[in-house]
Amino acid sequence: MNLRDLRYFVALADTKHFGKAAERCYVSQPTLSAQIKKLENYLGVQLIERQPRKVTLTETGAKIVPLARRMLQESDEIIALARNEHDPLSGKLNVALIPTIGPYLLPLVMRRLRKQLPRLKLMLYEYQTQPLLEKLRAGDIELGILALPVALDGLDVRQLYDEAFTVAVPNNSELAKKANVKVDDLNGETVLLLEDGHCLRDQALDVCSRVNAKESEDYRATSLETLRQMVAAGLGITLLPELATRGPFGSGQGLTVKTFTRPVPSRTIGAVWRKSSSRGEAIKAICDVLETAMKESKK
Amino acid sequence: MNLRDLRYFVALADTKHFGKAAERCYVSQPTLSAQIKKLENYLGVQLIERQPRKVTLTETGAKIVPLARRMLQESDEIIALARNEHDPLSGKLNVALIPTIGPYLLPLVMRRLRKQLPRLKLMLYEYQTQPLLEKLRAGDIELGILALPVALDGLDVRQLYDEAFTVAVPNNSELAKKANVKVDDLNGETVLLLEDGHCLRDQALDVCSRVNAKESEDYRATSLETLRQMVAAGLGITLLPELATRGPFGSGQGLTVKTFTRPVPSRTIGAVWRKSSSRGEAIKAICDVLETAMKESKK
DNA sequence: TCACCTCCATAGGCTCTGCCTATGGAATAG
DNA sequence: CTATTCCATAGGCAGAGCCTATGGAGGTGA
Repeated sequence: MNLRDLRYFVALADTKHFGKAAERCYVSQPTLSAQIKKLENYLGVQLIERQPRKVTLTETGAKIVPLARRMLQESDEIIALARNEHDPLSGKLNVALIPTIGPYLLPLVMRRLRKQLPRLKLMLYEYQTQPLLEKLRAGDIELGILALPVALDGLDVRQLYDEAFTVAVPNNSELAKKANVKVDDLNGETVLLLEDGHCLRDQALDVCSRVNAKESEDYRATSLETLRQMVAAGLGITLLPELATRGPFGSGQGLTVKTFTRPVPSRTIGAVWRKSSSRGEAIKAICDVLETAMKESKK
Repeated sequence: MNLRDLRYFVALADTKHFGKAAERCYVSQPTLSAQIKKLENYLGVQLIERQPRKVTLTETGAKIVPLARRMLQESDEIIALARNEHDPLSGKLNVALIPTIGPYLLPLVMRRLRKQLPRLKLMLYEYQTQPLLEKLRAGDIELGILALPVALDGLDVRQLYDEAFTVAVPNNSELAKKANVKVDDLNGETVLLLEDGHCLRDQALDVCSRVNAKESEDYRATSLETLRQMVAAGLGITLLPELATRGPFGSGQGLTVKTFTRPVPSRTIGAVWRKSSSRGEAIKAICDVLETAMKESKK
């Protein structure tokens, strides 16, 4: 039994005339006749009573027409639904960002994303790098925005922008008085870091290992905001991503943010997604927006 | 798009494994793979995300699964419904009888019909011959029980039984005192008849035309029961079908029923149905029951 | 009554679809 | 590195759907 045979049958039920039903279905009358006969044989019941010049439904046929009609409607629904979903730039997309990016990047780009991709509904999540990658591989999210490099098995990657590190110091520190800070100036300083699990920790450690700055043995923070407050309280200095020092997050209230002289330590922010993802076009479009926004934001 | 492809897709959605889905559908894995690919192409959307060793639904695929599942259920419902209707001796059958047969025949045969054809639901109607034939040809009823002969264009016929006429006379009439009545004894009598439209009228007139009995010019009746009461009131005599004189309908209360000597005037009762009817077997079964019942009832 | 028309069914041939087996490519495990 | 798993691709075959041509039954009109 197939949908086409049901379509023929319903057309015949509506028209009560083999020739007109065939026309309606864009096939020849013998085709329609044979297919309906085949349907009757398959079901083992007579659906149509064939009088000279008069076609009527049998009782069984009359019972089956509404069911067949419903099936055809649902078939049309599936096609309509697929048509609606066809636009690669529409529908939901689950996106996760790491905590040292999300709160600082999104205010810069959300308006632009909404304007340029109005039919995309971004569902936003915040995970540290490791759980982010797990959920990405599990299919729970479709796109991750994080600091590179990460292990790429099964994933595609695209670099979006480089982000400089800055140094946040207490207002009364010697470094606060310098016009510019060199990495060597961190020598001997106590550096406050995020706890394990945040990749920013490892990135800061990497920078600090080039000089004799050591990590605080007494304090670790769970967020950049906590780090900021510990610096303002004079407990040490820390490295902050540049985006995390813009606007309300910059110098003030016991804390001064300094940029490094060249070579500026930095991290690369990128996007990762499954190679097998069906949302390649939407992902590309989002990345384009992010990359453009960050380029223009550096002017 | 066809039901088989949808069945493959739903199996894959359930198993998340091409090989297992193929097994479930009793086809090879490449077949299932290719058909699902074809479905995706037809709909223009990706339904399945194909990771190494891992199959997941896309968002669109997840939306389409419940619709597909419902369609397959309805397909199964159609097949189940057809299977239930397959029994030629089950389901409804619209049967019409003429008024001079229905009330007298059915009490004799309904128990037997119920017992021998328990799954047939007889919907019973009463029409005079002409409207009965119209509704039969229109498809509103499927079987008519009436007095023959009738015009048979497009119809099949079967004789069921012969029914003798009797004569009903007032108790105080000379005919009431005769042991048996001959047709010639009606000579000079005033005969009460049914109004136009009842074939029994024409049949009685045919019998009366052989002798000089004349129809009452003052009275016509709309039913056999009315006829009976007019005879009891002494307004004339009438011819009654034999079945209409059995049990509570026989002699009594001012009226005597007499049988004719040979050659007994009679009418033939038969069944008619459309040649194109799909209910041949049920119709045959009913006629068998009626015919047997009447044969045995004559002993 | 005959000729013509309408209407559905049947027959024969062609194209397309669904299916199989065989094989390839990618990824994973030992 | 080899073996296994898993899905996709390739090539060939049988069956299904479709067409045109035709037949048979019934109805209509002259």
